[in-house]
Amino acid sequence: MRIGEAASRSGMAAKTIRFYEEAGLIEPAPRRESGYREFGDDDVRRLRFIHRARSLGFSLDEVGRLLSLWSDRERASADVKRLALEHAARVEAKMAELRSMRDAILHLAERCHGDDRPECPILDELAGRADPD
Amino acid sequence: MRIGEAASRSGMAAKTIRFYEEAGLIEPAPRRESGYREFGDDDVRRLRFIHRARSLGFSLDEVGRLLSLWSDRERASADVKRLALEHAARVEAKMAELRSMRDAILHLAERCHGDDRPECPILDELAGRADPD
DNA sequence: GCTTGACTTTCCAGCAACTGGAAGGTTTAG
DNA sequence: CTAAACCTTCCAGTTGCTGGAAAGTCAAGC
Repeated sequence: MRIGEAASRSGMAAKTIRFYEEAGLIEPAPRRESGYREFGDDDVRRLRFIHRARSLGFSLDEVGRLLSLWSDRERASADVKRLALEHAARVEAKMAELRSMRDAILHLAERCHGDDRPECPILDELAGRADPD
Repeated sequence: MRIGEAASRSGMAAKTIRFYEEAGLIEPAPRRESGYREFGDDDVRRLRFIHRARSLGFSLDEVGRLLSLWSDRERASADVKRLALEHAARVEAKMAELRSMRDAILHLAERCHGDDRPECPILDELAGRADPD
């Protein structure tokens, strides 16, 4: 099949597939005489794997390592699990960061009247006013 | 003062200040004869404002709008509040996305033995195995 | 046989928000 | 007077794509 079908079957854009090829995440697809890339079912399976891993937030680098592990029959599941747990920890850390941002913003917004007057604790706080809550 | 001091006083790197100038977020600083940028206390205040806004996750674009509002004595606090709440909502949405990623990853990892054997539900799932949990 | 349209190719640019490094000019302390 | 510590500009790289331009390919319809 051509790239368009591989794209729609795997759930990613044709451009993305080319990008992954260029990035070295997947092997360069063989070409027809016309220069068109030719994909098979195994390629689609790999692409779907990548798509799922990406949707879980794994970086391209990590996806590459997951692909290696996937095709390595000698792999230890511990290696996969470690990769997954490390990633989960990073996701968790990012969540905590966002949570504290959100809390700070909402705390500021709560105290802002939000009317047509200019007084605004949000700006005051950003401006560094020492504010005894 | 020169850029290094402005940087350390505002908490950002000198490179970042130059970048903000280039990006149009701040006015180009006046130059000495030597070509060195000259900063004053007001500049540092603005930089600190930017630094705090960035640490709350506002985009450079939003920071620009916050700076405008800050220097606009006619502003309505409602405009500031709306900006803040919209940003908080986006942060919240991102958090939800990360949460579902984390949950999915941990769910997979839980069922992986994580020993030296190759069997791994994480890879199986990424590979698209229909898994009746 | 020819056109039209849907596909494909490559290449280049750009997004966000910096960060690093090279090659050079300036100032200041000792 | 020199060496260190500044500063300058410019260019490249990061992450993960996405958009567009210009051109080639292919199948169907008339």
